Amino acid sequence: MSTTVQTVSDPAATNRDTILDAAEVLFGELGFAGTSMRAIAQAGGVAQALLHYHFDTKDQLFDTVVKRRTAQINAARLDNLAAFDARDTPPTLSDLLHALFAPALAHQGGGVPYARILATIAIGGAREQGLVRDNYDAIALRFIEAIKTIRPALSHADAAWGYSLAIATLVSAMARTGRAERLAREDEASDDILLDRIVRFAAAGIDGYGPK
Amino acid sequence: MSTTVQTVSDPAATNRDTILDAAEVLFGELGFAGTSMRAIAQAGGVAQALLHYHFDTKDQLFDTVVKRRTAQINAARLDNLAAFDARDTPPTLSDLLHALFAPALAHQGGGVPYARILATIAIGGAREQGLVRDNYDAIALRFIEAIKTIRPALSHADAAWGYSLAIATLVSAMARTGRAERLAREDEASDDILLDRIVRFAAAGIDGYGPK
DNA sequence: TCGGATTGACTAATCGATCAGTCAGGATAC
DNA sequence: GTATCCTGACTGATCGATTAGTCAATCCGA
Repeated sequence: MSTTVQTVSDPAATNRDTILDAAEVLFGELGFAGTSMRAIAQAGGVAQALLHYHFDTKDQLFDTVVKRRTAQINAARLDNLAAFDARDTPPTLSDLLHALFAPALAHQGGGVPYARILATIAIGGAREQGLVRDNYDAIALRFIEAIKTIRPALSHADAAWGYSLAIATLVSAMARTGRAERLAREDEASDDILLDRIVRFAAAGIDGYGPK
Repeated sequence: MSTTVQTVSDPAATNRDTILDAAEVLFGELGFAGTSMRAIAQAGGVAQALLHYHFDTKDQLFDTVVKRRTAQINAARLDNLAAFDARDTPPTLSDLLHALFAPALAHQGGGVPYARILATIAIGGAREQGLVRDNYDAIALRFIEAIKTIRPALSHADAAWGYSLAIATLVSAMARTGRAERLAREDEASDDILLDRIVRFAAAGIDGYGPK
């Protein structure tokens, strides 16, 4: 069996899921072009041809990896919005940003491996922007409308820019490069501390666009 | 000559510079792993072997591309800080962020091609974090100290996190994906408008960490 | 026995890197 | 003055390795 490395996966997982898990880790670490189909197959403990059987091309495998996590994250975000509607008191801006950020930072959102994939497509070229538009624009507009409801003084453009820059801080946090901690001379931040940091920064940043 | 595409470069430029220019464009568009030495050579109109003659390996070529722009950007930032010291009135937080952001967004800072390189290394893995540390940590600490001077109520950690998240908004803006404009239903923002957007957001975000 | 799942072996193309060798021009020797 | 040597810049050809993708054969549960 030589030096084959297998990713940990629950015993009931199908080979298809195993491949997706392995691909997610490698794409996150090495990027799309830097990851070979052979390496994914080896990490998943299956033949390379099986990747093409299940996903046809490398592009489609990558898209499937993204869509799997996207579905989880956006579903959780919509749940959070629905929970706000069910309450009698409207959410604060911080509440709203928490609802936006937390599902992406949570471990069921794919954790660090997927985080770096998301970060790369968020700043990518034309191909990646297509993925962003298809997977995230709809939910973005939902949150932008919610921002406008909470801060009626903001124009649509102000709310949209505020949202976009808030996402920028989220992407930076998700990548978990450790640079902020290094500069702050702190130990690596926990999920909760990280979440609190970016919620406070982004909420104040959005309020920088107009009166509360 | 077939379909060789040459990048525009001033006539006095050496082949070495021509290669760096071509590499910067392609690395920015396709990433490190996605860019081949052959493609760079073809874009620069030189033999592939010349790339290895001047830069030895692909890794060293990439490092040289980064360091060239880094030197320009950080020099301009230090100039801006020195200009503040020469004035009789201390800079505002917005002034400081302007001094930090403007050199990176300006066209002599490498423009969009280098911007995307910077964005990818900013969220990259271990190898890329080494580049960030070597090229940007020193100047980061200078600006963090300046933030603490302007906002004495902030702790070092608060200032460092504020700086890191401010850089996150800069990186997002530099990548120029057009998503913020798409969500805002606006035309593509000019450099000045973009700069104003991120300065206001980041300044307010930093003030979210403590009283003014 | 049937059909989806899976495999090893394979191909053409492309990868980064290396090679021996060409060429122009400045220094050196006589 | 001129023949010789040396060096930095540069090239075409090619290396072995790796790439994504293909295909016929095989496995195995229903």
